[in-house]
Amino acid sequence: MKIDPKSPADLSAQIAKAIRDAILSGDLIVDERLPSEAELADQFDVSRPTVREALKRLAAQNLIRTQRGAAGGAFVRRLGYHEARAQHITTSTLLLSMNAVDFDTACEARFALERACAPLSAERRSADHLATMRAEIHRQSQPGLSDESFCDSDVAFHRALVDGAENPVLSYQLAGAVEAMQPLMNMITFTQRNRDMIVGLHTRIADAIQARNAAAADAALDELTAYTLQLGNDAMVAREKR
Amino acid sequence: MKIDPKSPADLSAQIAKAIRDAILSGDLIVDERLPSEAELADQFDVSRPTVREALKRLAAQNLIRTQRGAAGGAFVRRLGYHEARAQHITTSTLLLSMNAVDFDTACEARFALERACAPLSAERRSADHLATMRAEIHRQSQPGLSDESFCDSDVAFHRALVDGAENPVLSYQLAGAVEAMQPLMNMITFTQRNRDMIVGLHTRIADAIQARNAAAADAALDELTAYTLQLGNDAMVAREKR
DNA sequence: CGCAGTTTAATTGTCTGACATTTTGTTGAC
DNA sequence: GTCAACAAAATGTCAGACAATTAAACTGCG
Repeated sequence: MKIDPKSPADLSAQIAKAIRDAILSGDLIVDERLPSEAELADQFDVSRPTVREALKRLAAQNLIRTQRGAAGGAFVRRLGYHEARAQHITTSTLLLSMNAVDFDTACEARFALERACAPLSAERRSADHLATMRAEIHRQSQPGLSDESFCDSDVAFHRALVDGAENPVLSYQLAGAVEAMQPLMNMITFTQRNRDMIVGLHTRIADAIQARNAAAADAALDELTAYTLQLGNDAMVAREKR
Repeated sequence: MKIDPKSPADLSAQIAKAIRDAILSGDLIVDERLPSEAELADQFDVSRPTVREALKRLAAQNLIRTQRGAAGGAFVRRLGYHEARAQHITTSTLLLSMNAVDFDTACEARFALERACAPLSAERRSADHLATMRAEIHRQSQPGLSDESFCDSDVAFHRALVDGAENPVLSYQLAGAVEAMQPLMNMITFTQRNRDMIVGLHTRIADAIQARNAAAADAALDELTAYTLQLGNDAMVAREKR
């Protein structure tokens, strides 16, 4: 762990970077204990509050966890799929909402990636994944469902489709594209006719996955892509008219 | 912005969460100025260092930026593609390295996603993207190139391929899959024969993209996937023998 | 009245020192 | 030998102060 020169300001950022680099480069192993705040303050020649701010930065990135008490301190944290996924979704959602990404771009990205999963999912899906897909289709068919709940179910359906590929890296990467779309999808008002159409396409996808027919799944996803794009554009037009 | 109960500990985390939620929910707009640290300390009924730790957490997530001086303070930050990309790559790299993801899984995910981009890239690629791809192929062909530089160039080539789809959301999502693979790829020793083979496949991909031939690009990527998987498995076997 | 230079005030960055809280380890009594 | 009380170590929090920086207000001169 190295020092920092008398560069102008933001000592805490420099210290955080030094420690982060040590973790990234493997100098610090998972579950390894960092020196105490007092020791770090001594090493970097700064005060304890400054060290603390640096540690909080790292804690915010899920790189360390802290524990109070005698044998306490800061420990390098194992970044699990769950936390990484949550972080990825948060970042993706913010990115989309803060940059006024148009519906077409986000939609295109989402379905392009999903179609990459479909063949793998058709090959490997378990009965569990299939059951989840069927259950969500059933939920989507229920009358009186709010638009928001319909979107929730839509996301759950597609998550099951992606998870069916049994590749955690793929699930992690896709989470950002699928879940971050939800706020955009929530701007759409789904008529009963829209819902019937989507449920029909979902059923075709589930059937194809069940039959391990990658080509059929791809075709249904292609239609769903086009239909979703159309719905999004209709919503945009209606929005501008208002 | 609401208060926090007398819950036991980690006031700074609670405050950070409160402010983060305010940003996520849209209560705080981009470039809006937060109250000063002293005011926040007053509102939340904590001391200024505690507020500062909370703000550092948010700064680490690129949610705010701080500025010194009279009209200074903390401002809600627009999350740009560049920062989001960097964050995503860091998280993905850590996720792979800390969870001992096997080469096959990561490789499968990467190429599945890349193949999703290829058709779009074939359709939309600019002369610039094509020139970058050709330049990287040329770099990869040079003798005496270190394995590390070869990998660098490989990543640059694939980045150009993905960027060719002209979809920033896609580029962002793919960055995690492509760049995070680099540490794994760096464990492979590339013989001259390996490199010739890869350069050949890259050339086929570039040719297909130039000709706007999606099917040919897909076929070449398919071969590259298989070849990369084989190289990775060979490296694993060699590693275990040692 | 207008503009340039200076002053001033607000705000973050950092330090010092202290106390509270929590957990662990040790020691002493039985 | 076992258990309980105490001491130690570490983080969490607070209070007050000073330094650094920057924008705005003010002042003086033309």
